[in-house]
Amino acid sequence: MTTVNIKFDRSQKLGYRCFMTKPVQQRTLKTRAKLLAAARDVIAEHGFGGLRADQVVKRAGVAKGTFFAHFADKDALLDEIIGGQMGDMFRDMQNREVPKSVEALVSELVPLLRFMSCERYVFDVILRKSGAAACDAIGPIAMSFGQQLEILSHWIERGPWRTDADAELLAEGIQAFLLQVLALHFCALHSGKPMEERLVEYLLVWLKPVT
Amino acid sequence: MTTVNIKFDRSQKLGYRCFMTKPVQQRTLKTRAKLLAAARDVIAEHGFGGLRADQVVKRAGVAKGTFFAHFADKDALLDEIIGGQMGDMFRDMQNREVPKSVEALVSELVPLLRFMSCERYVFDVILRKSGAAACDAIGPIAMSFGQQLEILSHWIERGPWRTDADAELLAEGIQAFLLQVLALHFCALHSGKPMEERLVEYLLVWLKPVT
DNA sequence: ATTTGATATTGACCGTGGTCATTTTCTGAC
DNA sequence: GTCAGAAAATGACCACGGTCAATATCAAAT
Repeated sequence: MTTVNIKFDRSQKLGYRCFMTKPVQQRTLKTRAKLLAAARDVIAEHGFGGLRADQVVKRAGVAKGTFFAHFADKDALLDEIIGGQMGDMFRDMQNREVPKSVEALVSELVPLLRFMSCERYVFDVILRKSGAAACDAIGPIAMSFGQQLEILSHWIERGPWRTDADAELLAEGIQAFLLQVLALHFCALHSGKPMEERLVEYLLVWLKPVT
Repeated sequence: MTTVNIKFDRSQKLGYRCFMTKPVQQRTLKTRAKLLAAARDVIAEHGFGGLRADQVVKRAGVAKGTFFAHFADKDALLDEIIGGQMGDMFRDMQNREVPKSVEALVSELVPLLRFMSCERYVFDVILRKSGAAACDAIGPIAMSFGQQLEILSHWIERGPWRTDADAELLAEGIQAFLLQVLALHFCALHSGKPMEERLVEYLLVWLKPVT
């Protein structure tokens, strides 16, 4: 007789709360908020890579166990925070007008590139969670990548690009090149050329209209 | 007054041993071999993700500290083992004849795809180390990616592909799509379509000759 | 054979992420 | 108010990766 551990991540329960309103004590919301705030403080001081669960709970004034009752693990907390920021960026992108050249497209992506490369550790977390995610439940980062895909597809559909491939496929390609460029950025060998420049090179070839 | 910790990873010293032959005791080589053998055993039993440093040293009959005198950290050991296997595969690839179609190209890459997706954890390590690597010193996995790049460039140069872009750039693109396909493979959302099929789709568009 | 300085090994120890049985707090029914 | 059951919070505890001062071993010089 074996027992199976099923983890209930409260954040998930909250996210997918259905209309049959089960009791969510506002105590829970408060604690959660305290944890997130504390985490943001710690990150501001020590960077994402310097985040320690101990520090967070101390700052939030709760016990260690409480942290892990709210977030499945440290990654889940970071997913929330990083995914949140990326989500904001994509929301901004939606309000921009459709870029008509590769250079314009890339310059729209610059803030994102900056953020994703602000720390090696951040990039690692994103890689782990973005599509490549363990995705037992789809997290904020993966969600935001979905958003991004939609935006890019939308842009592709009404731009001067090649038409011999689905917009969605082309959009997926852009994401692939984005990650590639970031990876090379962190690589000792290739760190000469700036990311934007390299991304432009890839996309010129990828999106070039077939004449 | 601050002190700086400089780590001497013996593997590195051995790898880059210059002609001024400094003393390498064969004791060292033996211990290193024992550790690698033990690690391979443990992996065979528990998988890459189930590898525990304690198990390895116990099996190798050495102390914990010895492990970390030979490998900077657990990742470095995995880098060695995984990178070794990938290097073998690339050596095989070099002896194949140049593929003339996307389907042929992809089918050459199938063993690699299989290996890289054998465990989520393996893929994570590869991502962390491949170009995206912290690369203070370039490790076996990163090296093997360099190898792969050369092979792909070589193939591209003498295949029926588009000629409006450098072979190397196209090769880099193939690597990007390879990782993308693997990432999607591990994603809950997209795990329907097999990797090879999706890779073919990407590469048809990426390599298509511009007419 | 002995000394000496470099190299390799050891294992007690630490930091940190994560667990879980227990306790506290909440809420709704009476 | 109070009681019962559920939800939330607690903190001692564990697992595991990694460190480092101390020790043992080696090899070259005398």
